[in-house]
Amino acid sequence: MKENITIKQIAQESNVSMATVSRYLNGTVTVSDEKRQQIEAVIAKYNFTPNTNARSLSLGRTMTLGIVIPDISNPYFYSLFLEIQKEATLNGYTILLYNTSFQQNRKEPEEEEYFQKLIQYRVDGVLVLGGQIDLASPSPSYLQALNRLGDSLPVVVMGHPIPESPCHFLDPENGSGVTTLFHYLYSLGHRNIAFIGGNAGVRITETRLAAYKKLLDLHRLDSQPDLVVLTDYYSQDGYQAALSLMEKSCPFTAVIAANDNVAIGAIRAFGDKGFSVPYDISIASCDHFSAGEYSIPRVTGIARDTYLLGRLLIDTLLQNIRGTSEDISIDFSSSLWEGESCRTLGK
Amino acid sequence: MKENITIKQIAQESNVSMATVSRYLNGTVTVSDEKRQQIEAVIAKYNFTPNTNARSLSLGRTMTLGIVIPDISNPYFYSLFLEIQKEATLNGYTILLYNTSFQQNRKEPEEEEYFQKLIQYRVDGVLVLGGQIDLASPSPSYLQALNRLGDSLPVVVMGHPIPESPCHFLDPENGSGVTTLFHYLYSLGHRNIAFIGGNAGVRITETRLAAYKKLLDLHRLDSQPDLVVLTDYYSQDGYQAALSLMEKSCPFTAVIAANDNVAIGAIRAFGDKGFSVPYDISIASCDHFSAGEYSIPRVTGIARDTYLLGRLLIDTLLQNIRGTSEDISIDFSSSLWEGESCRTLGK
DNA sequence: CTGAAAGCGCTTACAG
DNA sequence: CTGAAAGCGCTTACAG
Repeated sequence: MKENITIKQIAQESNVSMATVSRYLNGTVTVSDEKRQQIEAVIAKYNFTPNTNARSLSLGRTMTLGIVIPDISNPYFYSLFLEIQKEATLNGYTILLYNTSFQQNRKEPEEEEYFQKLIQYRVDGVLVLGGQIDLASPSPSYLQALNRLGDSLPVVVMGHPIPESPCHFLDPENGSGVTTLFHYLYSLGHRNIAFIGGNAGVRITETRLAAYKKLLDLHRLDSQPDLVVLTDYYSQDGYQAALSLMEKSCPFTAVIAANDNVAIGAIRAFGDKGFSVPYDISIASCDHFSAGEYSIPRVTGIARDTYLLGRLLIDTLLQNIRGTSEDISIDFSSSLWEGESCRTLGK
Repeated sequence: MKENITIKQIAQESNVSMATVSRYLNGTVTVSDEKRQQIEAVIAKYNFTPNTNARSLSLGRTMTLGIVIPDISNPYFYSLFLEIQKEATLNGYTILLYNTSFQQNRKEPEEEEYFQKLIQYRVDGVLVLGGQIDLASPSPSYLQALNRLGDSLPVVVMGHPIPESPCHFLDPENGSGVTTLFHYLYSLGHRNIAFIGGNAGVRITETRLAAYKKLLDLHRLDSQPDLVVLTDYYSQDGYQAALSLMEKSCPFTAVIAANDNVAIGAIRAFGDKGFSVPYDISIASCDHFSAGEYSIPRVTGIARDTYLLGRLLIDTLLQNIRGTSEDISIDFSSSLWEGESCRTLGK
């Protein structure tokens, strides 16, 4: 392991001052040809790489961005992440990533610890993509930690705004997905519609559930508690939820799933019990992923433009860092992606 | 945005020296009760958070680890990542993540730039998970950059060893997967077996292809160039590859796919053309993901223990950092996960 | 147990 | 265009 050379040694060996080497490296001021060549020679000789740490210390910025994300393995989050990382890199930033594996039912002080770490690392800005902020009621200690973070750094949070917080909020939550799906299934003749996936206590789940119940009400349909099974967001959860629906003896012909993973798991479970989608049961998803385009059947669901959302998030953060923040809120119109998982009832 | 207080100001306001504050913070030496209380009060008052940057500079280590990864959205890589991040966090490290979106056919100096950045950031160690190292012949400039990285920092590379490199290598490559799958399909009576997915020029693809051809040879079967379609690793690639197989008029009854995503895409394409898996065509995957457990049909494939591999990678890196490196190579035995995508021919 | 001081490796007014 | 020097915010021998 070769020791790293410092600017000081470069300066000595090329007979110039540290200041000149620094200026050469940063290109802030023109350096005379003669000195430049000497410096370049010595840098090449030792393969010198300046220490960003020291630079950050004297400059007061680190050119790093912190991202706190619940689950990088979730398609929704990694598509956001990929776009964010791309833009960040283009702007010269490096990303400190904290994957919190946040789960509703597990007590994790992790997020709060990570917020603290990000302050310690003096990142230039932070993006909080979901996590405890998604709960209907985040804990006081979490809110305090988040506010403290926002007090110290530019912070953009993807989630429901907290009043009086120093953070900036972008809320992509879209309860209307359920409305679209419900209308769609209703128009196909379905009247017994189940709802699966999504954790209780999570804001978006509560919003969707409220929409679901309201729609039942408006259509003068009975609300059947047995047709609602809340779980997590993965295929295995959809699988379990579907099994659970079948165990209860409440009839249904259609299912609204929290996302494509849940839908795919449910389809698999129905299949295992001898029911076919869409012939026996129709299913639609609140959150369309690319996985749903290759499944059998393809899953009909609400498609959101995650890339644009990711770009909006990082742009907003960069603007905050530069102090040119403008609070724009644009509408992320979602659209229905029609697969093959729904059919007209009785046809 | 509140300005960050420094140790110096804490020291002044609590009537002790900076040294004492520092010692209190690090718990290196016991500080008298009296002074401790004063310090604690002032720290609480200002919500002081020490600057890791300055700390790193004087300590000579940053408690950060760099990870260079081709595609975090790939299940193989994110399961590695999740395990690595978990262990890293437990050991107090924060991760700088560079997702290179590495693609074989796109010229990207990105990886080399990232190596350079990691040196600049003086991370304590680097994990390189695939990328250009996976090519059958990585470019000279890449190898030079990688060696330079290894010269400056402890580096663990997941990939085929480069002779005389200062980096440490862990090679999980397992060409035997193809052998297992081939034997399996052969034993079910299949004789016309296609091979799809995986980029040409990528080492593991070449290895698998070589194994595939050797097995054809050993079984005295004709090698049909039309039955080999190399593409990328995603569902859309499997879809295209399957379409391409069907267009050619070379008969086949079974397909070996590079991974579950490719297999799922292929199953979808066969379905779209009226062929059913496994009734008309059997398909098996070299790399089993959890997605293959919920697809219709479930995909039979080679399961690898990604979590253990991730743990081995991070453990090896941490040992290198601590200077207690021992070059263990353990065998990652893989096993056949039996889904429903293969059946006995003609039965 | 505690303080004064030097040092980590850069940057940047200030003066020439 | 260039240099000497102070400063960024911490840590840690050294001396008490």
